[in-house]
Amino acid sequence: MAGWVDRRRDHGGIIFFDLRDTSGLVQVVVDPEQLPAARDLKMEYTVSVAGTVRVRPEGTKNSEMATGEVEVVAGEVQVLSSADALPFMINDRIEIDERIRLQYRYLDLRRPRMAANLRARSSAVRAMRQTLDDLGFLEIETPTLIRSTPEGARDMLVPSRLSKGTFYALPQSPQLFKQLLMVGGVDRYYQIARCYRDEDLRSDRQLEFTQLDIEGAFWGQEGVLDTLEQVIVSVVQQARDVELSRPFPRLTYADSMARYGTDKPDLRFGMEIIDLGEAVANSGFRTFSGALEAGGVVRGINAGRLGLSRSGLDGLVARAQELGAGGLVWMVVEDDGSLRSPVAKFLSDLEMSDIASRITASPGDTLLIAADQAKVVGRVLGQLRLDLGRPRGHDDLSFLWVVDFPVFEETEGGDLAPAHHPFTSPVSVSEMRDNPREAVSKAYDLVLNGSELGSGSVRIHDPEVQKQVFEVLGISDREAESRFGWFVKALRYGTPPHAGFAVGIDRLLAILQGEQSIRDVIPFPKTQTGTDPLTESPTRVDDFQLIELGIDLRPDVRAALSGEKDD
RNA sequence: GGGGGCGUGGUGAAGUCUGGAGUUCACGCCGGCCUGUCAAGCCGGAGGUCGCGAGUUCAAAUCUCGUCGUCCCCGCCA
Repeated sequence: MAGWVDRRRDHGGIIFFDLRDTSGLVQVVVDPEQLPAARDLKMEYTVSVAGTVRVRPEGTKNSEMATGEVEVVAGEVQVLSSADALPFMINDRIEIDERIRLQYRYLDLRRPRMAANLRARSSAVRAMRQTLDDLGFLEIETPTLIRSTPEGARDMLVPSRLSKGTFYALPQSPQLFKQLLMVGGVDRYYQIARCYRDEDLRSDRQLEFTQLDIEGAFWGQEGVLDTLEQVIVSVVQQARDVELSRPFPRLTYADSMARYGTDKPDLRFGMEIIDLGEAVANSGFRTFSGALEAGGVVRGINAGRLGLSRSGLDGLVARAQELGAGGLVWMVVEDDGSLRSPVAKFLSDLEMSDIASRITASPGDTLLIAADQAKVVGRVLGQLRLDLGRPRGHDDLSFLWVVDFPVFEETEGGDLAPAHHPFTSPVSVSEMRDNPREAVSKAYDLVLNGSELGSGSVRIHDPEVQKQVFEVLGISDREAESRFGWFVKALRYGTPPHAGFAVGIDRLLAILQGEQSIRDVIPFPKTQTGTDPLTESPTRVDDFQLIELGIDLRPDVRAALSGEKDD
């Protein structure tokens, strides 16, 4: 056997050490009289051991250890390589500063938790490939040096040496290429695709990330969702040994926003948002009636038995205000069913009992009610719902589809902005044109435990429709021609109706592995400032490299850099 | 672009609020003892520019300002 020395227990006359390899640990027993070199073994030396496996003597078995029934009596131990004193210990017992972990990622990856994440990721991807291969999909690669199409996220740019002054972009997704594959007669495509978006990082966002990208021709939403469900079921079977039931639940976007205040609801718990408008429509309490008259809503959640003190309740009000609400009304249900609240005196008995019955209040429950524009109320109650009800880890898995996304989203300023990419098929072009705020597109998201795992849509396959969509999205003919002319042209040569999806593999694995950050399921991630402490990228490059590319740094950038130490 | 948390021997923490000698704990490291441990145990030892720079003060890990790094979040992510 060969592996790493995990821990050593030297008793003088007898030495034990745990030998670790990718499959786990086993205890090795050494008689130092026979093998004096064993006295010099230290943590993380790599060694090979020849010896006899035997059942441990009675009374020395270790039930905590998978291999605790047996041990290896070493006949020979050979040191394959030694190891310096470690910057941190290879175990899961303490949380080491993440910068140090990344700086010594090769050691961090030896920790059982990280090693398990790597293995889980590998088997998840294998399950994806297996399922899609069985369904007749082709795995096809698309280029990573592509044309920049300044839409959506910021592109990562790569300067061209052969055409100085011009740039490739790294793909934000294989979107247009997979659609070209459909035109090209590939009717079932998938790819484990690396994607790049030059935006600020978060615990669930990296500059580069990996998607399971799929697309199919002569099918629509139902075909896509059915296929994706089979893939997810298979991955979860692998990762959790759990058989998910199908089909996954579905919510429309409108329902999701109304009931959960978000387009990615966490359905592991209830605490739904309930509309109370009818209960307080004619209320003398101006906060409620005024909001309704202004076209807003009055909605609430039953947060259950919080048992909060007055200051705890005030904390919720402060939290609501921080989220943009003017205020928050709390009510606590007394044993006799009456409501205790600072605003009780403004509400009639009928109004209060109506509220209590609509929100199905029981004694001890805390009710939280907000009155404002629907968007604000949704955001505030949706977030309070998560604050108060969200389970800690990810022991349960709650997948769902959110369907019927709108074509446009309203920005904070009240403007309309496209909710998806401009190749998404609207349900009706005329509806999109005439009633843009209500128009629905054939777009859908996959949500797991309150996280958006991915999205997809039925694509536009008619070049005329595509033209009209550009127009409605405010992209002029000339602009559309120069940016996407090459693509729209392709649609003119007999394009099959097609639809697809992309699943964020990093996010899926993070949740399946119970990790807070996707960095823990990515072997070599970047820090929040986009740097890699191990290789110290990104770095400056030699001037001649820039010259070769026809690039000069801006004077202000150069000045800022010369203030730093040269590399 | 903005808000917040953190930064103390190699690692993890306590000390910071309320200034008074680099003080403490666990792991690791070095040396010694030890034949059934498994986070082995016991004895001894080394190891720190309290991220960095200014300021306040008789005195700063501790207070103030700036700065760097990192994490979380808002913006951003079609």
